Amino acid sequence: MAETAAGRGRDVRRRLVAAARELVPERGWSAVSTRAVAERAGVAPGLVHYHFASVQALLAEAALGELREMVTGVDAVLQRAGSPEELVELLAAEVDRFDGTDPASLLAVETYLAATRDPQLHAALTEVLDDFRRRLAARLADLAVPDPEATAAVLAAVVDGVLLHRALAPLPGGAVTPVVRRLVGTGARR
Amino acid sequence: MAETAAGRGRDVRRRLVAAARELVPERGWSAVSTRAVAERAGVAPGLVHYHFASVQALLAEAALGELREMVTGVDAVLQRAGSPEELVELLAAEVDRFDGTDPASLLAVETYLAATRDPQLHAALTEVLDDFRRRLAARLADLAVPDPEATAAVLAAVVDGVLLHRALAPLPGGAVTPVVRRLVGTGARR
DNA sequence: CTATTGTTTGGACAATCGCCCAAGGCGAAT
DNA sequence: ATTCGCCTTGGGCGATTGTCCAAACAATAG
Repeated sequence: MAETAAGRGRDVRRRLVAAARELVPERGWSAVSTRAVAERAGVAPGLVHYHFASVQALLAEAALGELREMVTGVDAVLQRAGSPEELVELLAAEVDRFDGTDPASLLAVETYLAATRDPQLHAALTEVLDDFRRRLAARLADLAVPDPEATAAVLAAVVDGVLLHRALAPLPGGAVTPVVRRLVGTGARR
Repeated sequence: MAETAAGRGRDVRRRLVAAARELVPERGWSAVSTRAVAERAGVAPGLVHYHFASVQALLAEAALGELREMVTGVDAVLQRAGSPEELVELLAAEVDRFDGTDPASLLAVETYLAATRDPQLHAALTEVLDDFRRRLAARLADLAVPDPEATAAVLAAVVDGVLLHRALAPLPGGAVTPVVRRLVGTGARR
């Protein structure tokens, strides 16, 4: 094991990021403290400000990293769609992996809110969302869905909206898919 | 007027609620402090815990009150719809009154998140959302939209999702309405 | 005028916060 | 063997937190 000092340092840094990803959903962005992250990561409190400029910087790095991973993950799955209907199916299946109260969903929403109070985070998060919209629009265009950009933007909003609402009251079982399928319907009447 | 002690007490209570409604969007739910609310309301710090059992209780009362008002307000507007298309038009116009970074939108999302950490708040907020879904489903049923309950649930999710995303990146101008209109299309192919 | 009731004040309390830093540990290079 | 550089420790700093409370206050009732 490369027991070099720099190597151990990288490991501690990773553990701090992982701890932050757990604690933001649990306690809320602004309630995550230096000492709590350190304890969760199993390291001394002082290490947080050695590896990161501030708690805010740690949370931002942790959250943006996870969200970027989610975007590329979902996009990879959607590549398999051969028709608009199948795309909705695949997207619904992805969304079904979360119930709105899971750490990933909560982390996303917490980051949205934190971004309204932090211009730097806002800019970075906007880029992630734009990336997701672009990828989704590309899939829709491949499948000849009309108005791919606008449909992608609304579809992305539906994903987060559904997660947000499902955390409060479960959506009628399997109700989302058929409704959303109308949204990408190629034969939409105007 | 009516300079009775109880009257002044009610007034202070109202001012505290109003202050809380301003501060939650500004600072985030868990970052609203006893002293900050008191200062914004122009009263002494001790008054918060005289009129409310805890800061949490004050925030919950303030948030739930505003959200309930929003639901009845939107529902009243939607009563005027004479067709599914017009309903989407009216709903879009309502949503356009907010841009996702306004106090009302942020208060809603903040409350969603706070509810995941407070069972009492969760139950109360679930009731508000259920009420909104029921009212919306009733409007849809009036207008002969197929599958009113499921469509209402998705439509409600779209509203919050659009607000959430618009706070980050503006949705292509007027892009939402035509896409969502497909969602309530009466002639949807299955 | 006195008693009662409800409201208000401003500070005390212990706990926690973000951030900082002097001091020590330890492998790598010389 | 000594120096160097990075990582780590644990506690100190002033500021802020939620909650509580003894005392002052005002207005009504007897």
